Amino acid sequence: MKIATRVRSTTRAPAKLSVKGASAKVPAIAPFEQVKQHLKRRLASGDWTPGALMPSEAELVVQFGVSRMTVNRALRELQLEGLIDRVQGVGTFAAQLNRVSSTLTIRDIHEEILARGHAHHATVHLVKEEAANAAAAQRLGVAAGARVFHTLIVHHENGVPLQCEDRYVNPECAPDYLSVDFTQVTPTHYLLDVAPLWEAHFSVQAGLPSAREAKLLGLKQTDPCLIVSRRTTNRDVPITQARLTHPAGHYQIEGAYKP
Amino acid sequence: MKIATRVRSTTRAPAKLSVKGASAKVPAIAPFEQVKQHLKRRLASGDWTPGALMPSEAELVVQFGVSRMTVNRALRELQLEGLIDRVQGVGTFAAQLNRVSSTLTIRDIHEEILARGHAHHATVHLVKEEAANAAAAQRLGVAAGARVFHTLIVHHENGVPLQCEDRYVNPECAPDYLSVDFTQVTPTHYLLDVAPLWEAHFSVQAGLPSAREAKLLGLKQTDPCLIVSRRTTNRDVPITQARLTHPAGHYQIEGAYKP
DNA sequence: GAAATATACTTGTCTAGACAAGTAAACGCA
DNA sequence: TGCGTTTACTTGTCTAGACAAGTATATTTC
Repeated sequence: MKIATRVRSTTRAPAKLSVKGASAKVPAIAPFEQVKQHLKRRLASGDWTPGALMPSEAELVVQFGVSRMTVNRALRELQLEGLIDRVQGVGTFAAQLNRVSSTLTIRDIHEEILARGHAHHATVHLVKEEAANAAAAQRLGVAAGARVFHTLIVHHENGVPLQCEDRYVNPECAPDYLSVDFTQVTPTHYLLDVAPLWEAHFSVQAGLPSAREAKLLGLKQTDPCLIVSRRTTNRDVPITQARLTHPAGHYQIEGAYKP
Repeated sequence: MKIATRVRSTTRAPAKLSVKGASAKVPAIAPFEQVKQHLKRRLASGDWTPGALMPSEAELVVQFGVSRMTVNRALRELQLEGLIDRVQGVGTFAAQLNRVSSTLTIRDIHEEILARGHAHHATVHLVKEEAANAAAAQRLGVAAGARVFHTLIVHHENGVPLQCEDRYVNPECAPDYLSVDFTQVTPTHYLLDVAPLWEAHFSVQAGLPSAREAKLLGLKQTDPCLIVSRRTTNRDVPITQARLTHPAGHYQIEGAYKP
């Protein structure tokens, strides 16, 4: 019976609609969270300048009347967030906040446009198998001249060209790639279904579009673009490499850092 | 004696030179780390498709012969990394890996150039107090027409212009800002010392330089640039707002995602 | 005085058990 | 049939104690 119970759902994710704050119930934040928030507050108000020695676990145990494991969890999480440095045998120190780091999320363009409440449609301009040139072969980790898949798709937001997606795919990872209808499903979405994504490298730069990109995006070749290069791999096996070209002004990457 | 001992160093960070891997000593990775790595491996090889039900804590306790707290820590950290979803009362599920998220770190330009082994120098083109125009006032959260500090500095890497930094500063947070020698210390570095940074918002886009920026960077006004806008605040008090303009090809933002 | 040792602290980790709270299926009853 | 209740499972959290290992200071020994 136990096994049967746990087999019930093996494919779908759970609903995420659980409303946290109950109506008339006090939230009663957890002790480890109280310790965290207290230390965060004092860090934000500059009570400890960067590098300063902070209270030890034992001191916090006394101060808050909780067990050491509870204090330890609070400190460990603050360390993960980069707010403090800890050294075994020495102590806990306020971190140098000399780097502004932020979690940057690159989303599937289809979902991104829909999340803005806009309409997305894609036009397919190239779907073929071809011999990889030297540069593409190196980025995909295959021999020069090996057969690779190549697609060129333009994504529109409310009818306006937003992104030109020039993509090479390793046939080993997605043998049926060329038979997908890319007006219905984005390459990113399809590849995530087929190959478990594991690592991604990206670089963002400004530049000018190629002649073909300019034509597809309705730009002059002198109009600046934001160009994102992305390479994804799974355990050192390259899956795909893409050059995503966006007209300036129509696309920007945003982020925030908040501890 | 105890107090005296802990007072010994209140300003400097600890040395970070501790060499981890001892010579003839087996590393002996911690049990919670073993559980984490095992689950990561199986996730990477697709043993659980996104949304699939994963083993419960109790099952992992039996499988690894460790206590539940140890398993719990491993799962909690995987959840923080976004690799799994957990629902109280239901179970643990493989996460939808449909977003490639990466920690983007914005560093002080001085340190960034030095880290590349290159020489940095800055030329100062504007250091003044002025009445904020409407746009700047709004971004700095002060009344339109209020006095704000304004600097315009160009940063060079090995003598080549790399970044034009057009910055407004809230005088409340850094009253002595105008008297700093910005050929010696970057505004970012100075502001981090003066005001504890707490939140930062940024946006990255491609665009064309203004006439003045083009002149300072040695560009034509038609040359594309990568433009970073950054606003930092501490507990909703705006500290500074900067527009950082980089010539295309000389600057790019890079990142990687790896669980 | 210099080198080896003892000591007092620190963080890092694990354990065995406990209780709370959320979920879903099985059960019992009208 | 339909609606509560029970039961079995899940994750979330805390405790009190334990040992290991790293570091700095004080002490002893040569």
